[in-house]
Amino acid sequence: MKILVVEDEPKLASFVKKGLEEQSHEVDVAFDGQIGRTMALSNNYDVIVLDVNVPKMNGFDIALSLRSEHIKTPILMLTAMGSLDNKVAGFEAGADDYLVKPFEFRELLARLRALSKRSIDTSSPSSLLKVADLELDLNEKIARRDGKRIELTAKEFALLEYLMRNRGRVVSRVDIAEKVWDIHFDTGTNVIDVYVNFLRKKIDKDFPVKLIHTVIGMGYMLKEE
Amino acid sequence: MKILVVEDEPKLASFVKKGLEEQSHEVDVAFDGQIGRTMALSNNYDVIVLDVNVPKMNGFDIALSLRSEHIKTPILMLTAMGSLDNKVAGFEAGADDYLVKPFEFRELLARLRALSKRSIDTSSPSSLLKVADLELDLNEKIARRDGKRIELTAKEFALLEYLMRNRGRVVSRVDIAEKVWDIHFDTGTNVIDVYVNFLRKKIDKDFPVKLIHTVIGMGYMLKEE
DNA sequence: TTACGGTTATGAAAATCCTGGTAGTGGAAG
DNA sequence: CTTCCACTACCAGGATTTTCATAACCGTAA
Repeated sequence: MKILVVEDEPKLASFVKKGLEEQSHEVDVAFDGQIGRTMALSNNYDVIVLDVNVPKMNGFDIALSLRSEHIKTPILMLTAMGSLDNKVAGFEAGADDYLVKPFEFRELLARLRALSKRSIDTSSPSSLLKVADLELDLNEKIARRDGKRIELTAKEFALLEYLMRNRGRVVSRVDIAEKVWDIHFDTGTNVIDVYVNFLRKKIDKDFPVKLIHTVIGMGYMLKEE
Repeated sequence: MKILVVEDEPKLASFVKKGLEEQSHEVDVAFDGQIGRTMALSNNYDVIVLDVNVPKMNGFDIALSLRSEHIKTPILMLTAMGSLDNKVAGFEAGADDYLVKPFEFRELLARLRALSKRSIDTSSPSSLLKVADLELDLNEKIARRDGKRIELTAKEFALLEYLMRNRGRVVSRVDIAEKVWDIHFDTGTNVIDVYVNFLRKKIDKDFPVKLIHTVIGMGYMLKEE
């Protein structure tokens, strides 16, 4: 697999690169954060190894930047011993795993393998989601159906994105509450039903084929009939 | 989210359970490996926290067993300090992450959140349960028999899921009452028989082979005759 | 073979829940 | 100040769940 390593310590970077190449992986190395970020945006890596402390842009900001650009590549962050606050901050910035320096190469390898096994849907360009004749443009933050432009509010967009990323799968209100609204317990709100109604008005009402389906007692699903 | 913790140290298990429930997660605990494995097979967890050393079946064997049954639930393994061989063995058995004891609860929480964010591969077999020519699609929340689509209500679906996950095993009404209806004492209701009847009408009536079997005085079992 | 007690199956109705849709409100942004 | 977004509250209709009564079935004893 294709791995980006963002690490400014030359000896460590070299050691990791060499070890991974010996396992037949293709490795790019960036020695500062800005170059690392640019490389991550411009290339299709299977996984990114990202030190927290690199010059010019730290690991958290890189992770945040990548995630805000909808780059879903798994990120394994490296940090020095004892930085729990760093770890938590890293996870919150979008990292998927953490490894504390110094580490054994075998553990790094095992974790990278575990990360890459959890496959990300890379079948669509990261900037466009499609279901039937509906498209969600992640760059312009709009939808299009049958070529027609549809303006969405931020919450409408987030909900539609979630439904489209889970196309063909019933997602419960609890799922939606957690992932779109960051609500983790039953607040008794009907806001999800309200917003599904808003989306229906914008993307289903004027079209013959309804894409948003209710599964009574379970949730909603987006699919072509 | 729904979390299974397989951990035999009562104090640690209690500490983790309490902490996660305070974050509005739903937590089940198993104190030995065999119970843990059975619970993992019979329920739909979002993530599993699995100690390496538990009685009756160790963490590696449990992970191997779940993965061989196509259970893709993310697994975070717990191990004692310094066991690199254990970590590598755990990743090879199918674990997705590792945490070394002792650990800070905040790190556990952050790692669990990172794991569950990695969306489930919906094309995986674990989204489909099969018994003979009956299929239960966990994504679309429908059944299919001999290719024919069968719509189920939420309760019907939950009951069928429970029966299918326990295929070949007689499950008592008490089991079903607890797991599907969350009833923990004898209410004198026959609603379970009513619903078994509903399922029979939908999935057995029009087909030559009856899959739902009554074991008089004991309960019900789903199996090919 | 028949009768009986216990268990399960089943139909209908009542009770409850769920959802679609809309109106109104508060707060933030322009 | 106005507009828009996000959310709450509510109602009606439909769907689901549960209850209840009764029929049917099963196993065992006489």
